[in-house]
Amino acid sequence: MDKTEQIFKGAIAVFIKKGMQASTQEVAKEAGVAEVTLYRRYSTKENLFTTVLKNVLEKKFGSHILEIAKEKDTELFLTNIIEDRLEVLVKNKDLVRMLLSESLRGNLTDKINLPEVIFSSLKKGLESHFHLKNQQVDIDFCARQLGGIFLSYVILPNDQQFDKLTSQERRDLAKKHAKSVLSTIEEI
Amino acid sequence: MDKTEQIFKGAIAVFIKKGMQASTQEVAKEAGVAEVTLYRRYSTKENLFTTVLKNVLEKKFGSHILEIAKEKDTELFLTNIIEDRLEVLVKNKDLVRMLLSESLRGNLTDKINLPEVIFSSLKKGLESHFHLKNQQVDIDFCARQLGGIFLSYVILPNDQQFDKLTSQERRDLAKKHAKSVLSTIEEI
DNA sequence: TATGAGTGTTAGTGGTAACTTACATATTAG
DNA sequence: CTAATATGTAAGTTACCACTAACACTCATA
Repeated sequence: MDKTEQIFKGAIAVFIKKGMQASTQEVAKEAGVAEVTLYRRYSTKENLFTTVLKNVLEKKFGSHILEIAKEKDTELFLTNIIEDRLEVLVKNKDLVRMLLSESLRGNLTDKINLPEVIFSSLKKGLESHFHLKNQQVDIDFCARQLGGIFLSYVILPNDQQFDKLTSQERRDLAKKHAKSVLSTIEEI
Repeated sequence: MDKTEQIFKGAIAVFIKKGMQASTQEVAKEAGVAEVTLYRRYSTKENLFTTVLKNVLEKKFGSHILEIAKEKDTELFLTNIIEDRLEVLVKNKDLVRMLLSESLRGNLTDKINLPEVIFSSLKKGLESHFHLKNQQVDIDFCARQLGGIFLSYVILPNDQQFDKLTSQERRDLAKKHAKSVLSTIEEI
């Protein structure tokens, strides 16, 4: 019965399907709320969009990367992070794709700009990990590699669905990717 | 003075900026042509869009990947392909980003769907290369890695501009990525 | 010269969408 | 019970846009 929750749920559902192109009418209908209520609360569609999305991002994509970064074994650390993020991203694939699409179009604030968010969070994690190990590494290159892996599973055609792998298979996959990333690091 | 060329150039310019959301009015203005001319020639905006984009894709992204695939040394082959495609993609970054955005929204035909096009073309190249070498490799995994690299340079924030690297630096970068991909292959 | 194809101009149609206004109703707090 | 606050309904405003119709103009070719 909480209107706010109703609105958020309806808005997310509609926005995932249509992005910012969705009309406030559709959102109102899906949320079971009068259109004018949306405007009274959020003033503009854009504000509704960013408000809702900021909220969702924190809930669904909040990461404990700095915890994971404490793992001393780099291969293990990479495997964990890949496994963790890949799962979240693929589980929310439609949402992620919508955010990427809007981001590429350039009408997203920094707070909900997924490439921005992912990349900077990865960099922080990597910095933390290698700082602890007192190891000098090209953080940008490394973060880019990881980001590329994630993007590839969200954007490229995907026949052998990641969703349908057993958790062991996922772990193996993550490990394989981790080794690939690792191979560009060890030379120090 | 060729109207067709005028229209194509104007349309591309506008579509790159705004995607399919661009209005036919804008296109007409940019092309220096009456709006109705667009409709007389292409019937619908969608048809104009796909016609123009199909044309551009062939011109700018046409690849000789099967030639490159003849290189026997896998590391060299990978380096060449990465260098080659990365250059094309980054040079046409705005176009690529627009196409990715539209593709993620799901309103693109197969012919101009960039992830589709890139992925299948990569797979063909890899298949050809490893077939020649009589080597069995997980093509999908490998193509995904390559695709991820490309996507990362187009989508992730990019401070140390790829554009501004010397050709030697680019080659080194491509080589580094190639080695990373290679490291997941050699185990056979 | 006449014909036809391609183009421009102008106006218009029908639809949609963001956002507003005015008023009525419901809900809640003091 | 009352007053403030949140909500719904319905109608409207303004702007944009895909697409069409009507008519006049240019120009090449037969």
